[in-house]
Amino acid sequence: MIRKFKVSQTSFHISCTFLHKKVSHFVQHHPKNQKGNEAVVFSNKCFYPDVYTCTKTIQSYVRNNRADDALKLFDEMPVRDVVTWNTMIKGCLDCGNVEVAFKLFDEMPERNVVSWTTMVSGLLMRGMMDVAECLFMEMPMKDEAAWNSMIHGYFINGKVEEAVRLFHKMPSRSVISWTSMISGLDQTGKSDEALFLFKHMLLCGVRPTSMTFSSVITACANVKNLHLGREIHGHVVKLGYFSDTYITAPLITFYAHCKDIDSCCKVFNEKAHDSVVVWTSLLSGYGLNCKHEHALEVFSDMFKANVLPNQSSFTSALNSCCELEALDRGKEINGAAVKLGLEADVFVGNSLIVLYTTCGNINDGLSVFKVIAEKNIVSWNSMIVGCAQHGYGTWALILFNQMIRYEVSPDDITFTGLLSACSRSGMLNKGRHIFNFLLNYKSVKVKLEHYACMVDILGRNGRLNEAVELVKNMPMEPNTSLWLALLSACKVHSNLKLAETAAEAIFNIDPNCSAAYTLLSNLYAFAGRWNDVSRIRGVMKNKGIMKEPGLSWVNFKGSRHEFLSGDRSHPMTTEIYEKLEWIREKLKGLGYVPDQMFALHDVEDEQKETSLLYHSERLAICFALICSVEGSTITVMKNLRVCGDCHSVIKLIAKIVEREIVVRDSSRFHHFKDGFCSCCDYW
DNA sequence: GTAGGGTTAG
Repeated sequence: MIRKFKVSQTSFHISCTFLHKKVSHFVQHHPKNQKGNEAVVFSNKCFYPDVYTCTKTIQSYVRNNRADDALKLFDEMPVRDVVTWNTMIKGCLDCGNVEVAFKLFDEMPERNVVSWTTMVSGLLMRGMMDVAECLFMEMPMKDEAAWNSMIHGYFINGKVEEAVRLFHKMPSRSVISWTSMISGLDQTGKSDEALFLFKHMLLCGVRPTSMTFSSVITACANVKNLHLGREIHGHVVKLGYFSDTYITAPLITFYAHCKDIDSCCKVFNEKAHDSVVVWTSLLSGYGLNCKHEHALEVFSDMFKANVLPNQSSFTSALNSCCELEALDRGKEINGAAVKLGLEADVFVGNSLIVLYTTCGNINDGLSVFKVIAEKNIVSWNSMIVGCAQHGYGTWALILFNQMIRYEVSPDDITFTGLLSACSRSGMLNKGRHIFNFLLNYKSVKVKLEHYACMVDILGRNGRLNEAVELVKNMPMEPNTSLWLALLSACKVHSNLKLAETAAEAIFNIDPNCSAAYTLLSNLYAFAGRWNDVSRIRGVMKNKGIMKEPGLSWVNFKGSRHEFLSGDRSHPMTTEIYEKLEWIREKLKGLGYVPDQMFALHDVEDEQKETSLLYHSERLAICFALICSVEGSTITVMKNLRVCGDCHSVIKLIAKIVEREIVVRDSSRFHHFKDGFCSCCDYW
């Protein structure tokens, strides 16, 4: 009887009768190796197949994450050669068992250049630069592969200069050395230099391989070099590399970066693809070009083509949902991720946090955050920024304390999130504490936006003099955003003198800053200085500076329903205005009197809307009340900040209809419930 | 026949 056991690419015909006679415990397991073939485990102490077969089995074990079985077989083998030792060392390094790899490397009777290179590469992959460098220095002989390993390792550890130095120092260079350099430079943000080196390589007469072209096309994408990219495209077609997924995917990405979506489709449609990477290239290509509906169509088509999306596909699709504010579709995709076992994936999770928090659903964002198995800095930052957007300052600080306990190092984005959380929650002392912590935290460089946040915190809390002192003493030049934070604070605390100084500083940087003109005009209006109001409006008119019209919208059943102030264009206008009238009566019953200041004096932040009653957000809320399920939370988006009167009215509406109303304005989220708003009237 | 070096989407 002949049974056929396939090991790696080779087929073995083993006589089972023969083996059964000599081996007491024969086949225990049949681990699948990468090729899907079967390997056989021999653990008998009397007989072992030849060294070659055992070595292949060790390799299969390692590829199936069964390092312990690999080590057991290795220990039991009566005879090993240098290849067996090297295979076992590589297996230990791949599984992260550096200690055992070192032990084997020390114990092995005879080392060759492969043993040394295996150790060096493995250590470099694990970021152990110093040890790898020492071993590389100690190598008794170095061939080209050894030099190439070290160059690649320097790049993956961000040591660009060292990689370049070694490349020039190495005795001879092959196309692999050149390709390592090109991809390494590209991946460390030096795509221009990568392309320069590619041209130099051609001048040196080195023939590129498909791998070289793959990296070169990616570099062309990163620098948006349409001319060179097209030229390379022509070459790869002539050379027959076109069906190579390592060529197709970067080509699609290249055309997407160059905003040539037609060419993306053309490349994609050349043949049927079963590569998830190629599909994801197209999906993200549409996203890059703001064609998010198309992106989501590609995501659906993947399933129809029996190509299962992976974490990258989900990340791109969820990003498109976020851009479309398509919460319902995002939830469906979340469900698909759960079905595919990607629920705890950090990349998918991070995208979901951003989606949920951006669409007003902070609690779902937090649920996703909790499920992520290995949270990274992006997870923590996304959650902290999400809390900041919703004004959940205390939560943001709790998360910060947790991340410190988990020994995750905060970065500049963490501190921007924390400071804006303090600002939006009115937490003056906590904000000061965080800012001082940042000033003394050596690992993060303090940026302009951190100062802008601190100016905002101080300004909102009426500490205008302190804010001015901070601006005077900061180590960099303030920008318009920072001055606008101060100007806004001047408006809240009616400090016209300082406002004029801030506005002047803004106009020196940006003479057409619409927001500054509007804020200043509103300040003059509050002070009753109508001549100055007219003067500012005159300047704006002469300069052709337009105020952005107030626009609110509701996403309902996959469509976006937009409303301008006093809008009557929506098909449900009659019902909306009836609802509005119903609310007006109810408000009257509660004794509500409109604050005419908001209507008469153009005091709304950026925009005067003709009548308080018909402000865009009120129309959007009425539409949402009519269309949504009774009792459910409704979410409304607005491009400008909610005006003070609308803010008071929405609090009452939430109480009247006994529902939570979430409003995302240009500043933050407001959660209205039971007559209160989560911003505590501080926004 | 087995071991070490370069490539794609996010």
